[in-house]
Amino acid sequence: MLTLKYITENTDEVIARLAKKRFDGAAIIAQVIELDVLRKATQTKLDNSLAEMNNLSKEIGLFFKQGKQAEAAAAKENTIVLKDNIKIFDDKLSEIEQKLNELLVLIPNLPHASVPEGKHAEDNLVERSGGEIPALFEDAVPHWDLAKKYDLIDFELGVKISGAGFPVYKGKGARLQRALINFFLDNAREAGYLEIQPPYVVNAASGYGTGQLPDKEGQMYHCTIDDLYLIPTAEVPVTNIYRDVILDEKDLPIKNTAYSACFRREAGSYGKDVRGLNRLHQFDKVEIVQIQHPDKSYETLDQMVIYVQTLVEKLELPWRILRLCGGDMGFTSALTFDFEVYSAAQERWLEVSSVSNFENYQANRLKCRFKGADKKTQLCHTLNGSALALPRIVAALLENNQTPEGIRIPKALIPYTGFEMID
RNA sequence: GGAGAGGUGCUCGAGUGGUUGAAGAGGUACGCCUGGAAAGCGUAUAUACGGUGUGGAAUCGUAUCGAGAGUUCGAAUCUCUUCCUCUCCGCCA
Repeated sequence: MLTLKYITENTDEVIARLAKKRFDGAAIIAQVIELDVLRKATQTKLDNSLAEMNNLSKEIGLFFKQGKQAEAAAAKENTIVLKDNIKIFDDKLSEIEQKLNELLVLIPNLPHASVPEGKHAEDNLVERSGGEIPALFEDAVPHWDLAKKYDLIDFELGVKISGAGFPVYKGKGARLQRALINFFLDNAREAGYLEIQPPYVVNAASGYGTGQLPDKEGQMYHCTIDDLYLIPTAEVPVTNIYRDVILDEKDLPIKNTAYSACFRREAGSYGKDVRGLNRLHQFDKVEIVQIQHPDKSYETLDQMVIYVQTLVEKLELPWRILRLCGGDMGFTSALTFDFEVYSAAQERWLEVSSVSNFENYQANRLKCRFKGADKKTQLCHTLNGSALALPRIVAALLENNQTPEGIRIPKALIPYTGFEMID
């Protein structure tokens, strides 16, 4: 969430910038500021009462020590009213703080100055692109047909076992998955990321820390018996490693990578673009996460984008990078670049990665701070990106590399798959 | 799942109702000492919010001894709830 301090000190600027995200913040921010004034006044009253109480208690203790029972009893009388006041102020303060928090959580992150204006995905800017869109032979088919033809992925079997959106990978299909995961993890390690194996279920505090809760409550699978959530991305457990942590400035940037299965309910997105691997309830992804000094986070964002670019290039896929517009960006992000690869048989671009700088928005919730040489603690900046999400990469790989003789595996991947063709 | 023990600051570790934000030790930082280093000596070493205030100096107040609630004039210390850790038993990959 945004820091209270920033909102109160830059009110007009905040409202203006939120407009780019198509968020009308005027009313809610007015409420926040009003509550903040009330909060300060209430805390001052509470603190004064508590201080008085502490003094009285010390006095009473002294009276008892000196055997002055009468004086002690008299002083006790004075605490009665004070005690009532403390209770009133304390309750009021808690109530104000809770309300304030409820409001702050509703305000999205501020978009970076470079975020383009716009409402929809069509307004995103193509930053740059590369690779070649292949010319397919006449009988080329989409990946779901290829998956069937070569017995790589069984969607119907997944329906039987679990439901729609839970495919079963088989044979070279399964091996291709494993190869991609290892390929991505090895590349990340070589780029300086520490490999992490996180839990796949998290508690509510973690969901809250990275912003999935309460905003996207319905998008996560929830195990109600234990009140745990299946992770929608490794970002959640990995970033929460640094919840309530004060890092040493020397340790920045923190670079972590993790493979995980990802679980998403995708409520409300049935019907469109869900064919084959395009949208699943369970999928595999390798994530990269960085925690960085505020002065360096945009430099880091660029490096992460370039890193992801090297991956799609090694996989010989036609790619493009989009700078997301204000209306299409995520709630918690300040600047996001999406990666898309072209899926030649479907003849459409598929999103395979999203790389974002959250600035201190997540860190403020997480209480992830660092302390530098000046002994001051301040919030870190957090960044993350997919590197990469598997299903759509697989879709594009299958479709783009199909030949009448079989499906060609890109050179960089062959050491990982152990085979050159799917036939 | 059954029985017991415990959760204190960066770490270890005292502390069972009254200046305890918290002894002591270690670690770390700075200073002194030294040709340099070690040892030794000295000093410092949490976070959040609020008040006064300046160049984001400083200073005062409040809270925090796993978390939440309670008893009391007063709780790290007593009671309850809850989470977690450890030991033993059972069960299982």
